Amino acid sequence: MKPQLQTLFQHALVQLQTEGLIPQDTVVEVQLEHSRDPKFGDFACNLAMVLAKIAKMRPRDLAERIVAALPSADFVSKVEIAGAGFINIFLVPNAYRQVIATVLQQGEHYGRGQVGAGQKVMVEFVSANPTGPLHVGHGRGAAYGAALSNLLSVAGYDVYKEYYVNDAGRQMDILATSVWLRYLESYGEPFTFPSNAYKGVYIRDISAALKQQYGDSLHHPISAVFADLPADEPQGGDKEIYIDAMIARCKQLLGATGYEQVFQAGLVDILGDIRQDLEEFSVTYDNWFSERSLSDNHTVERAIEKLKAQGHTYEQNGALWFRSSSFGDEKDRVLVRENGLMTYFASDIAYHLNKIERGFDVLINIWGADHHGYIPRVKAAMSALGANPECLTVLLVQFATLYRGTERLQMSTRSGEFVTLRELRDDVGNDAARFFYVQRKSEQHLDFDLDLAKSQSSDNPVYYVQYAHARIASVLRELTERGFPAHEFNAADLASLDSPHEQTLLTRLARYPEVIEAAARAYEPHQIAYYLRELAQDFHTYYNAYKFLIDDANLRNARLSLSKAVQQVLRNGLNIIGVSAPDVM
RNA sequence: GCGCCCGUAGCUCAGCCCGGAUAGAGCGUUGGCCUCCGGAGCCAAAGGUCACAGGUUCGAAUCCUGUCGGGCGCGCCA
Repeated sequence: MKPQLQTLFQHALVQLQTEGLIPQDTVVEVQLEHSRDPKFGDFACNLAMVLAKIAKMRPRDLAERIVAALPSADFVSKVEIAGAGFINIFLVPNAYRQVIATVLQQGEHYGRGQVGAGQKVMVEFVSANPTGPLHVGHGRGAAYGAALSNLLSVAGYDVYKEYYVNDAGRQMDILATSVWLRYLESYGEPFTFPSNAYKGVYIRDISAALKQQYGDSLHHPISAVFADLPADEPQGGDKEIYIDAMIARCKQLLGATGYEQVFQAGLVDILGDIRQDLEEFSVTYDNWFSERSLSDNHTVERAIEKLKAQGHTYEQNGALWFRSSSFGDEKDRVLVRENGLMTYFASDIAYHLNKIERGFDVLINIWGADHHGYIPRVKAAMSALGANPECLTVLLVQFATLYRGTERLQMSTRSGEFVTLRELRDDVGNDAARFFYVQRKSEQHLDFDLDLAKSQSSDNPVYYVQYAHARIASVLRELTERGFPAHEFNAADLASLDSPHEQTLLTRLARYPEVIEAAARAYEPHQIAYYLRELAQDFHTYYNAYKFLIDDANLRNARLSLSKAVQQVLRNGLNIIGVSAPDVM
């Protein structure tokens, strides 16, 4: 509807230009917006006010000329000039009624758009280190990433979802070492657990399974394990130096094979847990990409060689540096450390090289807000590798700050003190969690009060929206129960839908495709959540104002057609944000 | 110190990109509504110097500058 109206105004504009009222070279976009108040019609156009200065006319006078030049259209009933110079468009009642037929006919496809134009887009999200269970912060990234992927898919993008598994690096070594030390504890010799090791209870579970599988083959006496180690932090030493020494000891005593057994035990267990957690949360991926594979198949070396060949690197203090400052970063970054080990950044460059080579048009990375300082260097790497950094969009998700009442909870994977995503899901349910997470703009800080979420879970907006869906299902059930003939859609019946409530609903339904498009362009699934709430509210109001199961067959069928269309759009929208649309609650 | 995010009703937040008509929701508060298709609902009321100060504009919550508050980040960590 909006595009057709825009065309009308374009014609009027050309007409006025021909008449010489407006300079030929004037370029303006015709802006139409939905009127807030029905008394201002269905759409409002501010063209006259925008052009008043150029035309050297008073806005209202210009508005009259525009209206006079406006071609007639069968879907427009009235055009009014109001206020400072708004041109208000009133549509014929039938213009909106046809949306019912469109919705019922297109079903789950209603709202699908072409903004994406089939572009291949990769959405990489969560990608939490497999060193422990996902916590509520990861949950937000998961819910946002999944909803955004659905949204982009509906908007016409070819979406590919990926999880980058950090299965290499020091954090994983600390994990393996932590598992091994818990394993050694089971032999009864007392020792002090390193302050910097992972202390979560899940580590004990993994070590128990490790013992189950490998028996005593990984056992070494405590005296050998702790011989000649530097002091840990509580003893006046440095916890980082201490844990690194402990990792080295672990590798030395276990040998390559034994260490790999411990390492894999931790990785497989935790990654499996993460996958299951996400699956239960209806968050699925097309691919789980291993960081290790990048070094195994020499992508990291290749990326570095490529940068070297282009002269984008140099050596200093025994380390290899990337000249990222030449590409807009604030300083240069190390790729290979003095000790010969690759930095995480080197892997990340390789990963992005790999993404580029896989031929995506758009790369979207969803990161925690604490990584924002990392964006310039990755973009710098993209440029240095010859790719367009513009095709990479990093979306930052602010932290979810957890509260229990007024008490602010600290989250730390290392200390083992955190609220897991699984605990949250168990408390409030998947649907409420998904909805809660995406109803806030991602860059907005999210205060998540667990007590509130638990105690008032029935007041969560998600139930309000789902209830509207279930209510419609219930009415349709009741139709059969009471012996009414089955609902029939009949376009002619729709003329009886003339109440303000029905107008409101029809307008809302017609806007859905526009909401999808706007939300997709902005990468903002929360717009869908807000829309659904409004649609549900419109329906609840309607439901309370009229009865549907009435003897007048035409009116009954018309109201049920409208209700079914509402139900369909609710289902489509809920599907995007990953919330179920139940028939019974 | 520099960079990013944020500041809108008692609380939690939309609206800001792309400036327009009385600034909107939810929760909470107050008062109504089931002999009637599901009351997880509906109707109504109270509640706001859009952090502050300038600027641009016919018009600013929205754009620009500055100030003040809050969060996060500035490693040869990941």
